[in-house]
Order: sequence, then C-alpha cells, then structure tokens
Amino acid sequence: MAQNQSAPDATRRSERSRRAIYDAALALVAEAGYPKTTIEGIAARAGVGKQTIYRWWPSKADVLLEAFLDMAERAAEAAGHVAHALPDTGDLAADLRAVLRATVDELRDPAFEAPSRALAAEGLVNQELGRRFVAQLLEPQLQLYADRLRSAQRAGDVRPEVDPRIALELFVSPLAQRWLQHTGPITYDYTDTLVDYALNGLAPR
Amino acid sequence: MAQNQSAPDATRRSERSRRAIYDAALALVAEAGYPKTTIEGIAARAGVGKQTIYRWWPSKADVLLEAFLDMAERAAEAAGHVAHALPDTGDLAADLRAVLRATVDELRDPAFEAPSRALAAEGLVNQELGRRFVAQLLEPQLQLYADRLRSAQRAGDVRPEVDPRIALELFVSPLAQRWLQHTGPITYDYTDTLVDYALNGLAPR
Amino acid sequence: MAQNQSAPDATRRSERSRRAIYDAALALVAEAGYPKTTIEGIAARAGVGKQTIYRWWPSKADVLLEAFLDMAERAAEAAGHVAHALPDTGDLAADLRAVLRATVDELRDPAFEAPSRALAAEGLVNQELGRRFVAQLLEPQLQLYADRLRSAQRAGDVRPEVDPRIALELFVSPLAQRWLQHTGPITYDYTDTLVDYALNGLAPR
Amino acid sequence: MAQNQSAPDATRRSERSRRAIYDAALALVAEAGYPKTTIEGIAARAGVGKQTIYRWWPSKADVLLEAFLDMAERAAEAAGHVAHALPDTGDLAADLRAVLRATVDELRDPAFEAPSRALAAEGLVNQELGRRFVAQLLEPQLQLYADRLRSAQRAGDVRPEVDPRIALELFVSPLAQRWLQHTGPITYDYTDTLVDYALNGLAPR
DNA sequence: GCCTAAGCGAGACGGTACGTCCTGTCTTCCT
DNA sequence: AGGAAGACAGGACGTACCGTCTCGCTTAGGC
Repeated sequence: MAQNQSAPDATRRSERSRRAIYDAALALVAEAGYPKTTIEGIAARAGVGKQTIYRWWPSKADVLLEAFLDMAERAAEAAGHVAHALPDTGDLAADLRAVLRATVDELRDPAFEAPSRALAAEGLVNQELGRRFVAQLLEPQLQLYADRLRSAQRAGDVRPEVDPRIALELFVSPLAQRWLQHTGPITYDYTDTLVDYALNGLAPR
Repeated sequence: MAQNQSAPDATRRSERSRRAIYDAALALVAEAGYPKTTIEGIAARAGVGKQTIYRWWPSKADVLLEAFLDMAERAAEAAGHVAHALPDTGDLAADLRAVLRATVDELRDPAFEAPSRALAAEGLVNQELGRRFVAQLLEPQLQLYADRLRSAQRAGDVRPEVDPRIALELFVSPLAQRWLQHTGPITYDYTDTLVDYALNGLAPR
Repeated sequence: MAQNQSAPDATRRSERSRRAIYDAALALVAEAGYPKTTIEGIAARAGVGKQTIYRWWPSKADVLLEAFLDMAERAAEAAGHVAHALPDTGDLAADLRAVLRATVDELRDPAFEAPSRALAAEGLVNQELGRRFVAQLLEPQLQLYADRLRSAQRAGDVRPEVDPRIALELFVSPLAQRWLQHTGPITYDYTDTLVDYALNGLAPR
Repeated sequence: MAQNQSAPDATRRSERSRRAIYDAALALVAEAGYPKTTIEGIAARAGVGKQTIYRWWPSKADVLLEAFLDMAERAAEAAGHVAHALPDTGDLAADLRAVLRATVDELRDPAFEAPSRALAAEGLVNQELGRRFVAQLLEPQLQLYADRLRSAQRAGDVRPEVDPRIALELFVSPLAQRWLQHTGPITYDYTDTLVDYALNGLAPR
C-alpha cells in the first residue's frame, strides 16, 4: 500500500495545467508527428514548466496515452455515452457490418489517427506501455465484440463451441493490421467481405 | 566529370564494415532495445566510424531493416533455401496448421523477436520505412499464403469467388496482432483454432 | 490604512523558525560549501517552509550574513562582551601583536571560516551585500585599530600626521589577503613581522 | 603520465571556437555580471554547442580564468611585451609610486574589473580555482615587487634582514583589499601614502 | 472565550540552467 | 576514395533550484 517515496500530492494538482498538457500533446503529435514531439515542446506549448510534466507522468508516451484516453472519454460524453455495447438487432451480420463501417470512419479521422498510431507503435517496443494500451483501450473494445458474439451464440447464429474471444479476431485483426501496417486499402467493401468470410466459418453447418 | 556529392562508390565499399555494422545493430537491439540503440553505439561496437554508417544508410531504422533482411537471408540459406512456397500436400487445413505452427516457433525466437518488433513499431510511425517493411518482409510472406489458397481454389477446397488476399488475413492477422500487441497467448492450439474457424468460412457450402 | 503588500508583521515572527534557519544555514555552508547551499536545502533542514525564508530575507546571502552576525554576537556574549576596544597597555607593538595573534586563531576556527569566506566572496560580486558586509562586520573591527592608533599618536608613538585609517591597513590588509586568497602561510611569526615592519614606518623618525 | 580516460584530442581543437568562447565569456561577465553569466549563454553568444565548452573546460570559472589570462597575454603583446620586471631607476619610492599609480588605472578599467573581481570571488570559495588564480595571475605580479625590493636591498635602500615577500604586502595588500572590498577610495594620493608609510618601515634606521 | 487575520509547514507551479547524450556534418589522417 | 576517429553546432533529455503561489493549520491579539 505504500506510495512511492516522493509521490506528489494529487489533491493540489492543477487541472488547468493538465488540460493544457493534453491539448498540447495531441496537437503536437498531430502536427509534427510522434518522434518530433518532445516533452520540452509540449511544456512550451502548454505554457507549463517541464517539471510539471515529469511530476505526473513518467514519459512522453504516458502523457499521450492519458491525453488520448481523455479525448476518447470526452468524445464519448459528447456523443451521449455510447459504446457500452454493440448494437444487437438480431441480425449479427448486419450489426457487425455497421460497427466495422463506423470503425473505418473513425480510423480515417486524422485527430484519432496520429496519436493512436503513435501509441500503438510505442506499445510494440515498450512492454509496460503496451500492456496499458491494450488493457485500457483495445481490450474493452474487443470485449464488446465478444459480448455480441455470445448473444449470437444464444440466438443460435454461432456454433456454441466457438470461442468468442478468438472468433472476433477473424474480422477485427485483419482490419487492425491493414490500418496499422498499410497492407491494403480500408473500405466498406473490405470490412463487409471480412464479416462475410468470417461468419461463414462460425455459423452452424 | 564531377560526381554527385552524395554518391559513394559502392564498388569500393568495405564488406567487413557492413557485416560488423549488421552484427552490432542486431546485437544492440536485442540487448538494449531499439530506443536505446544509437548510431553512435552501433558504430562504436562495430569498430567503425559514424560516417561509414551515414554514408550508406539514411537512418538507424534502415540499418536495422537491412541487417534483419540479411539475417533472414542467411538463415534461409542455412536451412537450404526453403520458403519459396508453402507445402502443398493437398490437405489445405493440414498445410496451414503446419505452417502456422512453424510461424509460432519463429515468433518465439528471441533473435528474431527484438529486431522485427522494432521494425514493425518504427514502420507504424515512419511512413517510408513502413512501406519498405511491408514490401520487403511482410507481403512476400503473405503472397505464399495467397498462392496456396489459389491452389486450394483450383482443387475445389475454397469457394472460387473468395479473394485469397483477403482470406489469408483471417488466420494471419489474428496471429500477427496477438504477437505484436500481446493481446493473447500464442499457442499451437490457438493457430489450429484459427485455421478451423477460417476455413469453415471459405469452404464451399 | 492599507499596508504595503510586502510588510510582514515582525511582532508575530516565529523566533523558533529564525533560529532553526540560522543553524541550518551555517551548518550547510560548513558541510557542503556555499555554492551547494540552497534555500530549499536550508528550509528542509530547518523544517521550515520556503516562504518563511523568502518572507524575511531577500536572498541566500542575506540569510547567511544575519546568521553569521548572530553567531558572532552570541560568541561575544559567551566571551563576556569583549571587543569594544583593543587592549591599550601603552606598548603599541605588544598590543597589536597580541590582537593579531588572536585574529590568527580566529581565522583558523572552521566554524568561522566557511561562512565568512562565503560572505566575503559573495560581497566581491554583489555590490549591495558587499556594502553591508563591510559596514556591519569589517569596518567596526577596523575602527578599533584606528582608535588604538590614535591613542598611540597622543602618546607620541606614531607620527601625528599619519592617517590611522590608512596606517592600520599596513598590517590588517596583508593578513586579510593571505587568509582570503591563500597567498601565504598565516602564523604568529608572520603577524609579528608585519607589526614590526609597519610600526617602523609609522614611528617618529 | 596517463591522461584522463576520455581526454579529447587537442590537436583537432577549433581555434575559432576557443576565441569565440573567450570573447563571449568576457563580454557576458562585463555586461550581465558573473552570476548571471551561464554556460548556455556563453555557448549561445559564441555560436557554439554547449558540449564544446564542457569538452575543454570543467566549469564556468575555468572558462573565465583562461579567457582572462588570454586577454592579459594579448594586452601584454599589444603593449610590447612589458611586465617582465618593474622599472628600476634607482629611486625605489618613485618606482613604486609609478607602478602603483599604473595599477590604480588598471583597476579602474571596466574590461579588467568585472572578470577579475569574479575570478577573485570564485577563488575564495573554490579551493582549486583559487590556487590557480593565485599561481597564474597574482603571484607572478607579486614576484616583480619582490625582485624590485631585493634590488633595493642590494642598493642599501632596504634593510637586508627584511623579507621582500612580506614587505611587498605592506603596499600591495591594502590596495588589493580596498579594491576588492570597497573599503575605501582608490586614488594616487592613497597609493603614494602607502608607499611613504611602508618604505619608512623598511628603510635602514 | 470567540473571531479573524497573520505566520507557518508544505509543496505545486512556470521557469531557467544544469551537465549529459545523441544527431548529422565536418575534417583529418591513414590505408 | 573509403574508412576510423572524433570535434563540431545543435537540441532534447531528466534534474535541481529559483521565487511565487496557494493550501490548511496553528496561534495570536482585539472584540
């Protein structure tokens, strides 16, 4: 339970600075790219001392991760607290197609693209950050798919012995890889096709 | 008669230095990690002047990419020039399971892991390197799967209207994502399951 | 009716804190040296908030000057309120030799050395502090010598046209310089010799 | 004989940078004062990387000491290699008065004042620098006085048992102290008086 | 005896400079 | 002409203090 030897007092933390740092970090990553974004640059743009960043975050990547999570949270609030579950109209294929199309749109949003690419990249090479990236951003999303697939299993649209956590990767991972590694175009056609191929494999024979 | 200022004469290049640089780069990435690997460090370890690196490569990532390709080539030579095609016994499922199991083994080889993770990460954020990473490393591998799937289509084991380039992603991308992002365990069971789920979706109904 | 913004109420001042700050400042200067002594360090060691120092002193040097004056005062009290005048036995040479020998002893006291060197050094470069250092520490001492020389003039041991304020420098300044700049050893022999040479120049011919 | 573990190669040193650093250091000390002169500031003004300073000097004070010595050397060259000895006309009092008057002029030269005060101050508190300050700047000057006094002893103008190294302090140290600590005005009258008082004490009786 | 205004401890804050490390360029000397 | 070596201008790193500020908490007098 003991805290780090010199843990700062979070109750005295300046909300103003935190927001300014989030904004600066996201803006710089979008404008200059992640590698050219520096802690000094963030501090200068936020009108903040460097120490204020080092006091609360251990690294540039952590700043960006928090800034991104905050942005996502604010976006969710603005959109009216969506995303607690995938749509469930009873038509699994249609639901997945709709959600993946929405994801395609999101992946193309430049405000989303730069920071999430950067975080993904950093997470590949930085064990600890990768763990948090997955736990806080990726896995919650994936669980929504798993939930929808379980519902489909109950409805008899997916074979009962299928592991939903693996099954969802059949359409999510290909999209992720195309986006991350530019291994192919990302279109509605593409995601529709993925759903088509994958569901065929999951449906009762 | 004047040469372009930045056109070194490749015929005079020191093979000895190149090899030493490859070895140093791979060793440092494996030992210290990609971010802590520096050009100065590579030069020092290789017993080479910094300029010798800057003369022949534009960046740290390019050094590593070449070093990795060289390593792969040497490994292939040592193994007797395999990997021009996937096995084709006529049993698609068995062939895919075997190849993916071999891939699982490879992904766990530490000498392979550190540099390829690093390159993948750099490629996410560095457009130009990403392009080369995909073109020189990833896509050639994927084409082998596409070829095997086309053979299966001719044999009637896969529906003819299926696009092999997309179909292969059903089992390759999930494995890639699990490996890159640590989103789940990587086992023979897992890859076998992927093949099972995916081929069901691709087989004639 | 409004008070000046920066006029703390001295009647409410914490004597406890002042003493702790004096002690901490002197201890740190003695242990770590003046340049490594910081206001934060003094505050921490004194168990005091930084603001308590900034409220009452304008700079590190001022803290130390006050601490040193306080120490000197306490030392004087402990010794029974000496030092209002030099001894005057009628034998000028003997009196000066005795006083300078006592000064030599004092200059070698480590508790005295560190802070007074530091203050002298700061005073060289900091006009304002230098003025106070001279006015509050140095000049009062020098006036005692001037008084003794005037007494000697009345007794006919020093030529009447000699300026005592200048004459005293003949033996005081050499000692000061040797001590401050380590330009030579500081011994009883040395100060005795100074008195000898100097008084020869001041005595009636 | 062994050099420090990572001694830079002095033969490759950039003369251009050294000169620029000297100039910048002296200018900044004169303009802003020693405490406000920073290594970053010197580097920026000299158009030089910070590392170039840290490579060749261990501290700000060392830069300034070398710059000052260089300036003194250049001034000496410009004046035609003077200062190997004090004038010796046979009239000791006149010679000393003349030299001290010249010193008074020098002490008032602002280009000389700022850096030498700063070095003296630093030397008080920094053992090692103080040693070099005395050895390289102060003591050589003082030896000239000692030589002149020895010559006077041979001529019978100074008692033979007088120690010249101590005797010279009778007029040099008072001037030094007045200058360093602003304990009194510095005028020709003052130095003439010092010579008068002091020589009286040194002359044969 | 209660109230209020100050000093106080603590420490977060915007800054500046530190001394180190690495980048990419350059120059020198060697082969 | 390539290569080993490494100095150079530049710039970010993470740390240490600066002097200011804002918090609760004593701790007096003044009512």
